[in-house]
Amino acid sequence: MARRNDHSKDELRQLTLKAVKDFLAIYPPQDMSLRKIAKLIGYSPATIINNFGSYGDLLLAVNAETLDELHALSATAIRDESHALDKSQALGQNQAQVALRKLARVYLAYARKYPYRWHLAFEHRIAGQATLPTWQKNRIDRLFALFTEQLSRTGARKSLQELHIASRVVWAGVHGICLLAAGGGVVQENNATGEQMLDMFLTGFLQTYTQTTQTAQSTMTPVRTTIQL
Amino acid sequence: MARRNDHSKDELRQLTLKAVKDFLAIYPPQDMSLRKIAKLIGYSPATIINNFGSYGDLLLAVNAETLDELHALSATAIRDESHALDKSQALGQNQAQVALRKLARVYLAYARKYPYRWHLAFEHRIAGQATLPTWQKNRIDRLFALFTEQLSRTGARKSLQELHIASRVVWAGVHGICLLAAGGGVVQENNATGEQMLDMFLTGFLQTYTQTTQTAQSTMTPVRTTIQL
DNA sequence: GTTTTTTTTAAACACTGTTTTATAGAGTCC
DNA sequence: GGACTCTATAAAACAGTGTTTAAAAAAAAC
Repeated sequence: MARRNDHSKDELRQLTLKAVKDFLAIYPPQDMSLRKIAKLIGYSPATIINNFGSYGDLLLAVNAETLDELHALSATAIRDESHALDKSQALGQNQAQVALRKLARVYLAYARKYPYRWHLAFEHRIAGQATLPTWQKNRIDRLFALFTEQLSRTGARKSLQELHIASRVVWAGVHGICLLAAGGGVVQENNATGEQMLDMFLTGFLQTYTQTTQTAQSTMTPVRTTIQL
Repeated sequence: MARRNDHSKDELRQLTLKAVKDFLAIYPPQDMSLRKIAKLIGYSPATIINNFGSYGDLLLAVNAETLDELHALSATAIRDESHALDKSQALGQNQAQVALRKLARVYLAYARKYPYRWHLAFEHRIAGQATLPTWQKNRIDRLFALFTEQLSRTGARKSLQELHIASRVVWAGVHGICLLAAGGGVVQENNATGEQMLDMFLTGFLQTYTQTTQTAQSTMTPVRTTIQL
């Protein structure tokens, strides 16, 4: 009923976010609820809504932290390769490829360690929100940028458009493989490890990517462009 | 209160499934509810539960139809390539590669045409069900098998294990790209089309896959096997 | 010390999926 | 045809959900 002054507005935010993260370390998102989190932190549901706007916004805030964590871990992991002076071009290529492999491994490790939070962050249509806010979209773009950056350092001569597409392809492959490897869902792979799948994917993709020139892309086997269902 | 005999048990099942599919053609899964579907078909919520077991089981039944549809469309699309007599090995290789490209296109077309149902079918942790039933797992495996089959027809000399891994990698890549291209979620790509991404992915992967021999896989750039977060 | 403002929550609201309970009708037997 | 059994159906109750409203208590301002 009355103000308690137990925690400041920001302390309460951190307290709530921590409760959500702790919950998701044990239980899946669908077992979580606003009222349970409220009970965990000793405040009423309405207080959380006052601070975050809605339950969906709370999840969005947790996802932001997840994406930040993933970005920080990724950036740290490739810092050595990324900032090293590559005196020969051949060395630079290898550094970029090693960096891409490390990026993929970080993703896999994160998806395995925090499966519920990882999945929640990339899950579609969390709340009734039509479009996700800009600050969240920026965080996604920042993750893509890590791939774009390393791909541009492979030395492959590509147009900006091809580089853009390539970064999406690599991300999509890594993400799909993590879905299979992290498990807990509809699709789950048991006979192949995530490492094996990532290695085969990156080896295959990068070999062609670094060998094929820009124009050679259009000489591939033609296929009907539209499929009628 | 009383039995109506308007529909037989099976008619009611079909009626319910159709209502769900019609609903998901317009509205996302999170806007759907047992009570809304019940109102749509003119029966009470309890009747649906009596017929399907639970709301989660109803979604599972819809997903089964989705996976069946996707499998049927895929099988039809590659039937020509798959059953054609390949007199020369080179021709057979091309047929298999064309078939894999068609498979990918069917996935993309389906994900675009029925985004909500497609996403629901591959979404993780639909209900509180710990493990998904065998008949559903078989449907997933049947989809993977389409990829495995075509990959084995490329003529690449690979071990069974490598073939297995490769099919998962291709599926994961296609799935991840469809997530980006079909949109409506957290990650969404606007500057690259799904076709462009699929082409680059398959061209890259298949070129290496059909060229690299079994043992050459182990000569790739070594990378630390475990990542400490 | 009074007034204003802010923080907090209890209670109400409109939902959700599920269970229970009662009943109306269809099928079965004589 | 009438009595009985059985089964399909739904209304109502239940426990839960996120959100809104209204009230109150404490802090801050004057």
